[in-house]
Amino acid sequence: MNVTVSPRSEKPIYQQLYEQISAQILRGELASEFPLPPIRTMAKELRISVITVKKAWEMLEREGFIYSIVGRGCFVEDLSAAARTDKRIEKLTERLTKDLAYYREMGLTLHEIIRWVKHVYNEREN
Amino acid sequence: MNVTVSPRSEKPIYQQLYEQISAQILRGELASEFPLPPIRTMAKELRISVITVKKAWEMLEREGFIYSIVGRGCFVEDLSAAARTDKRIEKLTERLTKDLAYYREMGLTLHEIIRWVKHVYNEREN
Amino acid sequence: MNVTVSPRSEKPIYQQLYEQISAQILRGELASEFPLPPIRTMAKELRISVITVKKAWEMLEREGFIYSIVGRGCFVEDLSAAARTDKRIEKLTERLTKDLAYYREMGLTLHEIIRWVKHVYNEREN
Amino acid sequence: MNVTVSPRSEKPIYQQLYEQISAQILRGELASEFPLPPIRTMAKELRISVITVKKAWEMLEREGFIYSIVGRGCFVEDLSAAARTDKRIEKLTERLTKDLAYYREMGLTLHEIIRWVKHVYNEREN
DNA sequence: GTGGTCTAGACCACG
DNA sequence: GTGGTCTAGACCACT
Repeated sequence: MNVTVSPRSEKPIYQQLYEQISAQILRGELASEFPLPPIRTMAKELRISVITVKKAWEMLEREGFIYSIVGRGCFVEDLSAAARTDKRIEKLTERLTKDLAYYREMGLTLHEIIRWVKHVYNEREN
Repeated sequence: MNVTVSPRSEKPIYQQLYEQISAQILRGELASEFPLPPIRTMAKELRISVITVKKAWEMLEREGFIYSIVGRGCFVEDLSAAARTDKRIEKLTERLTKDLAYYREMGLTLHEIIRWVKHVYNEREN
Repeated sequence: MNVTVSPRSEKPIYQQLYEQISAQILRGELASEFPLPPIRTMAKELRISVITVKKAWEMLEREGFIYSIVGRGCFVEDLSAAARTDKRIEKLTERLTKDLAYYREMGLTLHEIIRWVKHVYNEREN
Repeated sequence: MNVTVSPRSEKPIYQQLYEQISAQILRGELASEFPLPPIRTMAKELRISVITVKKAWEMLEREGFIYSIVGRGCFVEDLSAAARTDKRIEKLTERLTKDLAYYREMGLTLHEIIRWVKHVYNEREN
């Protein structure tokens, strides 16, 4: 459960949690049935409110990433590889559509976009 | 002055205004010294509050896109082509850095990112 | 948080707030992470509008003096001594450049300016 | 009548005019009885409104720098050297008092202020 | 007419 | 409780 949150970010804390954990599940790093830490434990570790953790867990459950059993805790949903891929595609397409709209608003052609992606990608590498 | 805003968007209205107008200036569609519509006129046309427009205008002025003269109005700043390019690069790099971080969090390699960009780009075309 | 504002001053109220608080931070009187009073509390104390306080807080945030966390409050930015000095130098130079231009327009030489500074400075002392 | 105005300045245009002309009179560059240009001429030359020029002229008359004769125009007041000095001292003291208050708010001592004045003064020289 | 400032008060998301 | 957004409407200085 390698997660980190920054209270100073513009993103709400619960969303930071949601994004990181859902990404880990989609990448297959968190296996099926893996038990998430209790919300109180998680809250203490990250020094945030229990309510905030609960909000993230609820979001994960609503989106089908985890399921909860009263009195037992929360566990990673049993997703088939196909289901994981579907979810990933859905999220990627949604995000990419917005991003491309922005790049085009900045007057970039497809060719230029790709050139920029390569450029910034390699910059980060260093 | 082709701008549209949606109050239902997740983005604040003033930011929608800021982004559209700054993009038009960066693309060179709004020439130097071009007079922006008075904030009251703009507000009426878009059916939003004067203050919301003013906030967008203030952002544009702060970022060096326009300048205002009390009693006269607001005008597009006299940007050299080089300055425009600099601003564009700055904004693009900032945005791309965030976007690439997300794609990598989703487990994509550079090669896959480019494939996706091409794919979604062409989807939109149709 | 020793601040006072005068609605009768020629300076906007929000700017009076900005100048006083930023000066206190630059002098090191307000330590890092110090929590500023909530804008509503501040507004009540100074008997001004919440929005006016907010405008000052926004300026402070934009200039890197404070940061805000929704639901938590606003806090003094963690500035190194070097950063504080840099900001001070920048502000001082900017102001002094204007002031000296005025004195020269009044026909003063460097020597005379210094004599005047000493004179008026000591006057105030008494 | 060497005057220049900038509509983009934060200072009102009429005040820019007032400050430049009053300074020239105080420095003795504009002799007594010197006829100021007609407001319409001045307005055309500077490409500003007649009303704005009139406002500046009124301010100069109110402060005793010029006098006007209907049908003839405006002329520089007959100021003795002593009177000129008095006015200069008054303006300088008023301005310096504000400036010093600012420098002290920034935490400067008299010694430091003088050092800064010398430093910035010489910077401008180059 | 223009933009600049300030007001009172509403609703929202976040924690 | 916090800050963030948006509203309607007032008054001012400048041109």
